[in-house]
Amino acid sequence: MPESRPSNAETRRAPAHQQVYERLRDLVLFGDLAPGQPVTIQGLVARLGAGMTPVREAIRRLTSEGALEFQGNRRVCVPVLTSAHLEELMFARQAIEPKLTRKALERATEDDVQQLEKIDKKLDEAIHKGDVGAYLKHNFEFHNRLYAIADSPILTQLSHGLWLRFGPSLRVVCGRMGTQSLPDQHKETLDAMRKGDADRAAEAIRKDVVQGMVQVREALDLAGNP
Amino acid sequence: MPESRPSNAETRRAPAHQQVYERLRDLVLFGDLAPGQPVTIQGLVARLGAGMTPVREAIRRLTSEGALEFQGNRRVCVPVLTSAHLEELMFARQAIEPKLTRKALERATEDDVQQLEKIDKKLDEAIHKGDVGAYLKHNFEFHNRLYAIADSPILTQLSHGLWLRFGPSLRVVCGRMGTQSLPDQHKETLDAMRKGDADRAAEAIRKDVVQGMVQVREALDLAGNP
DNA sequence: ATTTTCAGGATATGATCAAATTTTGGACTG
DNA sequence: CAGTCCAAAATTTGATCATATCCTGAAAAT
Repeated sequence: MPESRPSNAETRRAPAHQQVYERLRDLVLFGDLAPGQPVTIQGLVARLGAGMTPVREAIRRLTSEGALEFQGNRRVCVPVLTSAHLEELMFARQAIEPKLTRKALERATEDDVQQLEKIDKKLDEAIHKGDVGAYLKHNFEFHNRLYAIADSPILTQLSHGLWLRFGPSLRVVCGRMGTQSLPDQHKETLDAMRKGDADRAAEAIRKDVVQGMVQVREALDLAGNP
Repeated sequence: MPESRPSNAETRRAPAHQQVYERLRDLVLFGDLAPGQPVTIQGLVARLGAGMTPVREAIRRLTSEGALEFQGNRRVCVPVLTSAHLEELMFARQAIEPKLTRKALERATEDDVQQLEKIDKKLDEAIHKGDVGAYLKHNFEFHNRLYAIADSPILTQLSHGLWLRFGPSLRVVCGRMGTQSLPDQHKETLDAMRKGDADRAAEAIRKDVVQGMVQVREALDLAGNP
């Protein structure tokens, strides 16, 4: 056991089940676990150096968020996206994200917009360098920042759940196609936000969402899913 | 071959954490737990006669579905709806449920529609008798049946999450106002489904959703929420 | 092909420890 | 003297772990 010491020093901020949840969530969100890959409790206990109870709880949470999937028997795995699922995700994201963008636009301060621009800049760098991991992180960060500005907890939670469902596949797509061909309506969104044009901002985000999901769909079709 | 033979007649039961989850979910969904009410692990262990681990896992699941809420310190309670939350719910339901209705209409068989009518009939009886509990159950059952016909797991799961968030408040509203004044666009929906008019069915369900949510909003406003 | 065996892994329990809430008992103030 | 407030003990509740039991799937044996 390297450094898992419960009752000492500074370790008493977040409970273990919360930390495990966050780590496992990021593992799924950024595609460190591939679609179809089995997820075992004991595997995670070993991988994350945590106890069994916190791991179980994290798995339950992520399962009910759609990030993981029960397999009838008592096994759990990362779900494989079918094109039917992808259609549902695309519809839901098109409904929710433009709304969040409108709300964000209503509430955004100058500082908020600057932070978004900063994130978008890091995203451009990641694309330029071909760094898939950084691309995925900053792309999510951009949208997530927008949600935070919108201050709409329920819609934000819904959106997070949707991200968790296509995160693993997005990673697969990027690994296959590189970062060059990835679209990005972020600058259009930011420009519209600065000018207070809610319709244009919402439409830009909608396009961003659709383009991303279409990329995933095409890549999945190539891989031979029905 | 369809019926595999269990070695023991009693052995085919669902795991404890699943049973606890379902019971606790229904407790929230049908308002047996009031908004704001604290939910303790040990209280549920006593109330449901289950072990600590299954209860814990059920609480985690329901928390990530929005049915329960962390209270900063490690307590959990049934969330109290604010009108901001209600607006988000109303938006999300208006986006999702009409879509599910359209999908259901595409796939519904004659038998499906008859089952919906049967449920709606039981709902009418519950209204007539003023049986709030039965009203809540059958109203949910109607919508849930529609989701099942639509065969869209992701949108269905999103919708279930939304129901869990306003279930407790809906109970409060019904308890306060009785069942007489409750609106119901179900017959309009069914008629449109029979005639294959997707637009009309979707719009009817949208109205049904809005009317229900508006009832909740008005009742909450009366109770003095911002 | 059917049954048996077996190992890996999931489920569930209760004990134990830690944190937060409540209670209690006084000391201080008006 | 009564009331208020604060601190510390007591109690309740949550978090974690180690362990025992039970399933499942697959290999081995008949």
